[in-house]
Amino acid sequence: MIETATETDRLDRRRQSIVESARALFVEQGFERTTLGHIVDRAGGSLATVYKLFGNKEGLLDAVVFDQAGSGESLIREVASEGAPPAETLRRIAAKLHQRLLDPGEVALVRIVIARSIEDPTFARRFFETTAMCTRQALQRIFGAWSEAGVAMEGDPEMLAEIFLGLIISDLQTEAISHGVAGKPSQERLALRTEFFLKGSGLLE
Amino acid sequence: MIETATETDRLDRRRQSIVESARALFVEQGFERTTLGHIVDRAGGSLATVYKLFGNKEGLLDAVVFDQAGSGESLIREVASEGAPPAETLRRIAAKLHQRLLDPGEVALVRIVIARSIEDPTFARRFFETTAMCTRQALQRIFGAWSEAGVAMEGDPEMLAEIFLGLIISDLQTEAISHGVAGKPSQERLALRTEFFLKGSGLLE
DNA sequence: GCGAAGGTGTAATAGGCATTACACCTGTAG
DNA sequence: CTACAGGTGTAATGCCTATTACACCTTCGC
Repeated sequence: MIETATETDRLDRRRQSIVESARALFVEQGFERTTLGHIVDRAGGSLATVYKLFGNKEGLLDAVVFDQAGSGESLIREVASEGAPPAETLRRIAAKLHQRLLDPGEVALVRIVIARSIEDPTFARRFFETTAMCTRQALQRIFGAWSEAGVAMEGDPEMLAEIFLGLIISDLQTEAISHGVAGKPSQERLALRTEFFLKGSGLLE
Repeated sequence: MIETATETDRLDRRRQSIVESARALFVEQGFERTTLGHIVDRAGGSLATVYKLFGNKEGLLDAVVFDQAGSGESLIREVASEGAPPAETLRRIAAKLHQRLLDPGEVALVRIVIARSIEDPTFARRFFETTAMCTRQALQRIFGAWSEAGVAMEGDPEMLAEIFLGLIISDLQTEAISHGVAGKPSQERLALRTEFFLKGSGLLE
């Protein structure tokens, strides 16, 4: 049978719906405690559909994580292409990256990946490579480009990228484990830290 | 019956043995996939003993995590009491704290806590309060003391403590999720970052 | 030795869940 | 209209594991 457009659509919507329900439940209860039954109850459709679309529970987790996960690479590219001076560019990147990574959904996703990583390290490595590693390399390229363009800065691009990303990642880690106890990682405190970085790297105009 | 010393010892050793086996297995396979049966097989003793000592599986997790978890507070106190100048003191603290937090056992523990935190946020908050929060406060006190003693520094103690700890925490987060892919977080790279911090904070002698 | 108190090992209990098997329904082509 | 092909819902299947119940044994005071 040749698939018609409407059928493809329906399957697509089913897929979407299942992934969304699964994500919500994984985020609430974790992977192991979430049963396929509950996911199906919430999403509509049926178990058979889940197995047809994702193979098994792990396949569904894969879809949940990698449908959403994105690196900050494009975000960095966009801001960089605005052509602002280095200091301002970095301020914008910090703010946007922070906002994206500290989004509750994103934090929850990171928790799930770390949890899963205990029994399946490969899974977490894959996640890391498609997110943090890409982001860091994009940052490193920016520092490198500035350096070659004659912008004065203290420290090599690799270290600067590491420190700069660390300013944001440390908030993510704190939030992942403290569930809000540490106080909201606010934009103002991030801004303070960003200025600290700018001064230290000699990039402050 | 009045407990004799040898009996207390035996129970203590049993407890120790069970906690150690549980930790090893939790670290390898995660909390949910580890069965009490396997723990007992490995530790010796029996299920009944586990239930007597820990109540249930969660109680055992609690013992595993909080027996080991310690804040960096005492470490910081010790180094501070050596009376070295601020820059040198911070170098020593960074090195020792990094070594402790990046120890594979400690990283694995953090993974377990984060995993568990999905269904029991309170648990993770408790962990956070007895570890990271204490450490940060200890750092903050040091910066505050220096500041009051007339040492010149740029930025308030709270922010400095946040950034300084972030230098180390970001490595922990990276290691927790990347399982080594990011390359060994080496002492040399930490040293570079520490110098960056010292320059930026104006604490370099 | 001896009796008891409590630790120890083993064998149920009981429920849960991923996965599979199967029957039904719906929409389509001829 | 009819037969069918594949999606869909439901009811097993089969295994696993936290927890409990119970019988045995070790140890210690006397």
